[in-house]
Amino acid sequence: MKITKLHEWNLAPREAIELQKQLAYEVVTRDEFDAPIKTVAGIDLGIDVKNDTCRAVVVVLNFPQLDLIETAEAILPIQFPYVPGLLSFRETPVAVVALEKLTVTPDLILCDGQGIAHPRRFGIACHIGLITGVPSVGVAKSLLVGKYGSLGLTRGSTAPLIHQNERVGVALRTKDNTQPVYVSAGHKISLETATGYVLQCAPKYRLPETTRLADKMASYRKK
DNA sequence: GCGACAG
DNA sequence: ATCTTGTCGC
Repeated sequence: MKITKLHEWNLAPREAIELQKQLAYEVVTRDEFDAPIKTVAGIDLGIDVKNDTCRAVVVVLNFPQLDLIETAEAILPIQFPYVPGLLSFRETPVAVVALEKLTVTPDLILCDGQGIAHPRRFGIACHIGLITGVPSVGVAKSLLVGKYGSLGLTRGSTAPLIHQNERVGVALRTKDNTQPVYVSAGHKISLETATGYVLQCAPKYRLPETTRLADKMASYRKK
């Protein structure tokens, strides 16, 4: 797929913060796409400390069947430190390379990280949504900011995620008795709509379980 | 000033 | 992100 280069990535942390503040104004937190959604992409980001590299794995599924129709991967040297709140400057470049390899342009992108549930309301899902122009959703395995109250134990249970008196996302249980994921709007989509898609895609796109499985396989392989 | 802190 | 023991559930 084609991706627009909005700016350089080799910024100093301080400059990156200012850029986020500006770009945050461009984020659209309401549904702004042509229904129906026919394809959904999921991006998993991570780093390999041993090789000093960032990695992005992208899967594209048709919707709502959730059959796998395409995958792409990219690996790049790490060129930005991990700073809470500036994750997108570390991980987005490799995500861009992987996304550009896709022959199809997905209708929705589920990102590994926060959307507007971010100190400056501009997490990596917002960034990816902005540069791709594709509706995006932040699906994080842990919290960056915000708090939430009691959450039911069954699949589909949600609790509002509040930060500075604003509802910035939801804690969502995608499977009975497992850790929830944290959903927040990325770009061109509302929280309600985003939550619905994440829940529907969860059988195939299940970050907590996927991550744990990958960790187990990695440690098991070492022994 | 102290603690918290996506991946 | 990664490391790590015992424990629970299918």
